[in-house]
Amino acid sequence: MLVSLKSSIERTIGRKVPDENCEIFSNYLFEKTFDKKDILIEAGSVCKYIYFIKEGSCYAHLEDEKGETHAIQFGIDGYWISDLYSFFSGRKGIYTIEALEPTKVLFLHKDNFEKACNEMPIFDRYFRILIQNAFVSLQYRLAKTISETAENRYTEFSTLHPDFIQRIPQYLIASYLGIKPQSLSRTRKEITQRK
Amino acid sequence: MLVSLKSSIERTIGRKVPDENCEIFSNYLFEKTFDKKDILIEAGSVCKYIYFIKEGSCYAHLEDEKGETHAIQFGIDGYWISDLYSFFSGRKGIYTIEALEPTKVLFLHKDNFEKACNEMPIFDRYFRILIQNAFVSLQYRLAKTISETAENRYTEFSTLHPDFIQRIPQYLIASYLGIKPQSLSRTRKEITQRK
DNA sequence: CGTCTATTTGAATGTACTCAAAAGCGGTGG
DNA sequence: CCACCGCTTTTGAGTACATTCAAATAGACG
Repeated sequence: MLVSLKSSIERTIGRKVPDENCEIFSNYLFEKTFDKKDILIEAGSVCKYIYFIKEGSCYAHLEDEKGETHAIQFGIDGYWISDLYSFFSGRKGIYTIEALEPTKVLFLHKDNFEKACNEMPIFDRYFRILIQNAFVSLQYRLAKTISETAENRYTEFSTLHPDFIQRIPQYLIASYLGIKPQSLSRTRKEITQRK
Repeated sequence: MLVSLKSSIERTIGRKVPDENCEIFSNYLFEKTFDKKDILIEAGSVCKYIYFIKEGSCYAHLEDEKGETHAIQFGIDGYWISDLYSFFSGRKGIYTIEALEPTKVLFLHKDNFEKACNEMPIFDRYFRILIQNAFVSLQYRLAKTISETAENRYTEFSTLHPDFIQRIPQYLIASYLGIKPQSLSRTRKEITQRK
């Protein structure tokens, strides 16, 4: 199994994964390569896969009535990304996921996801904890979004995710923070001028 | 077992719960009564319980550096509420949960939560789906928070949760939406004047 | 009825937005 | 290798929306 995936599992569940489980799980995963700007998941279609990013990066975004898009989540190598609303509910998705760089993923079909969870409790536990963690950090992010200024949100984001700052264009970070690129530019100027 | 809890489980997992599972799970739950304004969970302490609200309502909030509080989540009878960050991580909590009305809850200790999940796959599944759903709606709420105006967020909130509008003071709804009570008052005036 | 809390209203301020344009940067083809 | 093109970031000026501070009104509860 892919080293980064194995270490994600072991880090998450806090112990080693038996080789036979790795073996079986590996057989459920298939590889796919995307170019920059390719669409992994399209809003409006049912999302049947979750993607583990092996190399590269991508982001989930949402289009509003005015036709503006809003970045909801970023994913880089070592992370899973998907439209979990659609994946879990089986309804049409609302998020589009797009590659930011040339990206290699391992994708897991919903059927195999369920098989893995039913056959091997270790994967049940893995995905459960992953989503628990995702919930907790999302709640924290929402709390900050409603309580902090854009400047503080940017500062926190850049200390929490310095790697994202390097690889993700600024206008998408602005979108993720809920502000316009022009505003983020001004905010950044403010910050550097104060130093 | 409490009817509203049993129906929550059956609605969530999509099938009946065997009586013996109900029996065991019921033994893990204990009842507690709170008055209005009582604190169920205090920020700064480790949260060892999740609470199923039998009667009444409560809300989770967060205090920022300026000493202002922000409503993060509401819970009414039939819903679970907790500081999941603290509950899952075992670290000190950041949210305070307070009763909005005289409230009766069933509380489940973390040890019993884990026992239930380990002994009975049906509860594993129940809590897993609960948190999946919570994640999905939280992500949607965040998407709306960064992409919509305060007015649209209020309108959507009031159509999505008409019951909350009835029972929860307006200044807390404002806080939940990320605006000040004065602003929500003006926004509401705007809306009614347009009709 | 009186007190406490919540909601509404007013006026001035501030923060982020819009529209618009210039500057910067990266990749491509001549 | 450099000129050009497209895309991102920055800057400017005016505007819109939410905030602050302050006070008045309305409601809830003993």
